[in-house]
Amino acid sequence: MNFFIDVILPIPLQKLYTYSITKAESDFVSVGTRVAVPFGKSKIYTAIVSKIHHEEPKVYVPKSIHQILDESPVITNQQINLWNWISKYYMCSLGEVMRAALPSAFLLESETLISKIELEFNDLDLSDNEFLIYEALQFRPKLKVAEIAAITDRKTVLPLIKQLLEKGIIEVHEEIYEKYKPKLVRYVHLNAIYSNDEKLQELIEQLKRAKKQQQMVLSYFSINSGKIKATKVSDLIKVSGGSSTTVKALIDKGVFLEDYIQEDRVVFNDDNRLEQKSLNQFQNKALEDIKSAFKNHDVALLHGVTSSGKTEVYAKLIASALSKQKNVLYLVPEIALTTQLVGRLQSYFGEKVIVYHSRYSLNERVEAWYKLLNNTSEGFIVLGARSSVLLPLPNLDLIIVDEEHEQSYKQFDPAPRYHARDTAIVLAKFSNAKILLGSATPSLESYYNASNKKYGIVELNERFNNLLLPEMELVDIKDKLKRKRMTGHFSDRLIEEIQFSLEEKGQIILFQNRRGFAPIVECKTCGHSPQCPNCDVSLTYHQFRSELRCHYCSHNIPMIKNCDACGNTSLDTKGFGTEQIETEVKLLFPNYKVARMDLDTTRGKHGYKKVINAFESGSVDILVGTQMLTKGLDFKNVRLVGIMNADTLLNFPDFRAHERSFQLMAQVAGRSGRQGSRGKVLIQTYNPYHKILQQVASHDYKSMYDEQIDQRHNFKYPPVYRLIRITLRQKDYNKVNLASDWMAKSLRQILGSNVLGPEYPSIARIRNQYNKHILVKIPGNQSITKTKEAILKVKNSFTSISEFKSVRVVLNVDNY
DNA sequence: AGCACGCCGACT
DNA sequence: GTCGGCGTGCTC
Repeated sequence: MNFFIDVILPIPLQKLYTYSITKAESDFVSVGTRVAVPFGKSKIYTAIVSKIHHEEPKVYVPKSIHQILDESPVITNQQINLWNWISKYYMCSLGEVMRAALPSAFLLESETLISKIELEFNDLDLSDNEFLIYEALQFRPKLKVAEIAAITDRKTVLPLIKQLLEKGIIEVHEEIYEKYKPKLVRYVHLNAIYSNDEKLQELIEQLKRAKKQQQMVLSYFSINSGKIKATKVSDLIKVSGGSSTTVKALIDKGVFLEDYIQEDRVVFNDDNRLEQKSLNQFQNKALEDIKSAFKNHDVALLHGVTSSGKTEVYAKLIASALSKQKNVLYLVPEIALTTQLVGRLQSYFGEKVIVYHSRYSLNERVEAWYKLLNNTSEGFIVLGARSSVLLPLPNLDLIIVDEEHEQSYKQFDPAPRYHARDTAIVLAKFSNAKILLGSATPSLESYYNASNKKYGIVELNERFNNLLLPEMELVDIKDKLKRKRMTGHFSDRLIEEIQFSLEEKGQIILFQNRRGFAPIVECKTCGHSPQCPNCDVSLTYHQFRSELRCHYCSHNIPMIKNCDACGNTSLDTKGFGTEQIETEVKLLFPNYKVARMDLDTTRGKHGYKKVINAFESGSVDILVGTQMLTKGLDFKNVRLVGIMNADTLLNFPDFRAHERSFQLMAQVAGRSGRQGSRGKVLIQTYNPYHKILQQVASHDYKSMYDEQIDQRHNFKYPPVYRLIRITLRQKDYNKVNLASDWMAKSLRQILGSNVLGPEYPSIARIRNQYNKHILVKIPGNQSITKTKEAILKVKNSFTSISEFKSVRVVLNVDNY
């Protein structure tokens, strides 16, 4: 009988591919193991086995696999189920999900290597480029394709290689690299013949003329308190004061025996375990409410005001899951910003905490993966951002989605465009686990589901330690401008409050949302501002490198001295970002330490930590920052929060702008306040009577919710309606128009008036590609699956029109 | 996603 | 003529 496997390849292909395997191989593969398979003319890819069967394909002869990469599956069945769900729901290929899910060290790819064949031939038969390659091979036996391109200074080298291959001068083969390398640490242990005291004395006597070596043997015993144990070479060197030569000498003499032991890169030091804090009466009530909500619902929403101590409630739930030896998944919006949380959880749960990071190295991620895959008997708590829902999580008991309203849970750019919160809900269902969504400012969709009794809901309205909600003040900057009471972007009220807080030794946070409002250079004479040549945006000014930069394509030029259009030197920067606020504060308060926290200042693995630590330790008085500040940070001594300009948030062109503004402002406001004194929040705005600002100022989530939900009903937006956004992209302006009109028309024939557009997005051209959006709204009573099927059908007939073949179609389900 | 193949314009 | 630029189609 013949054996075949269907595999998932990590590339956007619409279906599975079938390979043949031998009987012997069939004993080793199972669903979820990785296999290396040849694909196309020369590539070898890592694929995941998704089905093993005997049905021989009729229309083609399947290739055989290259090799089996795992002894046992690295993907659980449950993961494959979840991948299938993601691929169906978010309308993307399984390969795209696979790519997002697997640590890249799992995805090995082949590289073509060229080597020469030894034989006599006439040099004259070679062209110049061919001779160059031949010559290079005299010195180096193996060359990569890219190296050949460099040697010959040509872009396309494959035809050249083909010619040489035909002439029989070279041969090629594919090399696969295993990217994951276990960390091996060098250990030594004492040869067992010295285990009796007599022999040992003899040895030490023997070594009396080699003082370093003698000392090392003695140190070996002091480290291991007299026992023979594997000991780290690095420790031995440190304690004995010897060197690696000493170790080598001892190994050569047969005194020490060498071992390499695999070690986890991420090691937790178990020294400062803390007892969990006990809960106050409100937290206890919330905990009980959550437990009873879980009796009737799989999903519960914890709506707890900022600083109400939600984390401590989570910790109790986690502890109870761990006591059952089950796993917990704890999702956070941005892991790099939650060092505080990591620390707290580790102090409670020690080495049971697994942190999964996009900033972790490839190897660290593989280690976390294996740890979860292999340990089914003890419970772990996995703390991670979006992509950690894709980890192997056997025996899952509980999922916590912290700050569930955060938009960073939704992946936008490469497919799969999944929402981690929603995916987690499905994962919980697949695993029979419970899931708790937590937020001080829940997303409308979650609160809506809770109001409709789809989710259980638990309210926690008291701040911890009876901390009062901060006092809110709206400052009318239109009025201040008129009365000339503004200094730069600072109103007199804000300056007063900053001054006051500084005198009281309190810290200050200044919030400026830079999104869509970066500093733009404008000529005062003619009004011209430099544009990006590839995108429809103005270039933004970056003071720290004195250059103009495009945020979409990274195009950059040095800062100009004269206006491009009129040559005048009267250039001015318009709009303001964190950088400018920082400069202004420094001028206003020269005697205080100011720091800035945004994408520019927090690059690198420990970028955030530095800024956060500096602020926490009190060495920074004023922190200027963007949205990053709102994400789960917990500072003890913030007295004042200033929101520099609320209007840029409110006027953002998006149906969720108001909801988001409320969430953002309520969250930053929540950073203010410390034990014993009430915090203060100052919001500068041109429009202090705006409903949202009033609701923020009165901490009134409920009325914001009611009003926004009303609008969503009226304007047919989520959560009342569902959305799917279709983006068409092409470099030819006319073609995009034609194509999008065709598509919108076809969609309307099936879905009627719930198809909106096509419309240009606010930035129509990015990287020289024109974009157009079509929005499909799905009413509550319409089948989502059927709608998606219809869209796919239209998309298929679209792609079969030769004129439209080159138009890229991007589907984004729940594009909010 | 790669990569080949084929067609076309721009140069030594 | 050759090189490099795309557009198109295929990969078990």
